[in-house]
Amino acid sequence: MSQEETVGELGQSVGYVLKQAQAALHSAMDVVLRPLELSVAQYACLELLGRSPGLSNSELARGAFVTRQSMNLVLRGLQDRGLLTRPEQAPHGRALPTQLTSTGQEKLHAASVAVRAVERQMFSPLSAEEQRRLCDDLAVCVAATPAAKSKSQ
Amino acid sequence: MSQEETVGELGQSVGYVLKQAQAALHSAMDVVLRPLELSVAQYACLELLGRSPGLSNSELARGAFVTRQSMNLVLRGLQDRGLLTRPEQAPHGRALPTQLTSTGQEKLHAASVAVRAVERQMFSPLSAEEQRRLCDDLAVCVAATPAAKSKSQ
DNA sequence: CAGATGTCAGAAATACTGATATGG
DNA sequence: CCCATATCAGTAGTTCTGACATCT
Repeated sequence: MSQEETVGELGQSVGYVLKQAQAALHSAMDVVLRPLELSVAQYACLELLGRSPGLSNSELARGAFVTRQSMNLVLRGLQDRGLLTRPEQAPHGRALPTQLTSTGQEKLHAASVAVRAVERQMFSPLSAEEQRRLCDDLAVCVAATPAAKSKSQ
Repeated sequence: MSQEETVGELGQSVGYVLKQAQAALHSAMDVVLRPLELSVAQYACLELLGRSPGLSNSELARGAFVTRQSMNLVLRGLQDRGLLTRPEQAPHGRALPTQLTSTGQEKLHAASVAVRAVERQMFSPLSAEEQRRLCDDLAVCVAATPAAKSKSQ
């Protein structure tokens, strides 16, 4: 029974196939990120900061689907490696806006190229239009899902 | 920034939306499984056994996308609760075929009903045909994903 | 006051790594 | 010999839960 085969009639469950696809993507991302000494969570953090500089710990946690505590550890690790900076004092409220360093931007670029290659291959069976439709379908399903308290509370 | 909103232009990434959808499903499942005192991993184990009785630890681990070690702990917990049984001696090779008890089947039925309700609501924006297409699209993408060594090795 | 945030701590579940032993 | 399986052990990363303080 290989990873791609379905078990029983479970392959007909949308939820199961969804988990299967996410697991496959996560594994493939882990393979290409490992040489860069980045975990998937660390990459997600860099990618979020690259697209939205100045995000706080809590915002990054929600965006990466991890807890505040986990993201806090991720941020410390990346900060110790000189990939990002956080102000000592909160300029507004308690949130500490995070910024990528130039080294962090270079690391993000290398990782982003590798991850995009993985996604391109994974979704290559679908046309651009089909990929767009898949994306839209998933988005409306997310909106229809009974909301649970966010992990990053 | 709520859980449903996208960050930067990340909402246009199929991989990100895929993770978002899987996280939403996992959270919603956790909510309805908690009253039954079942984790998502435990439910996955029961569901797999309900559809394919006699699966071994390694087979269950692959089917639930966890490591053999984690599935081993899940099996012990469910076995201690009397939801399943494993033979003392391997009838063939080293694999220990697992079977649900009648209590386990009842627990599975209750959980399965609850999870199906979650999936029905989550995918309700899509027609039956669109759900089938979504399922097929995801399946072909899984097949196209660069294979990584399975976690359950 | 409520709400969001950052932070800390302990317990639990999970993953990763490596190793050993058994059976086909 | 090769491979899959079950199992054990140690380390690490993650989650969960609860708590407290700060700021709007």
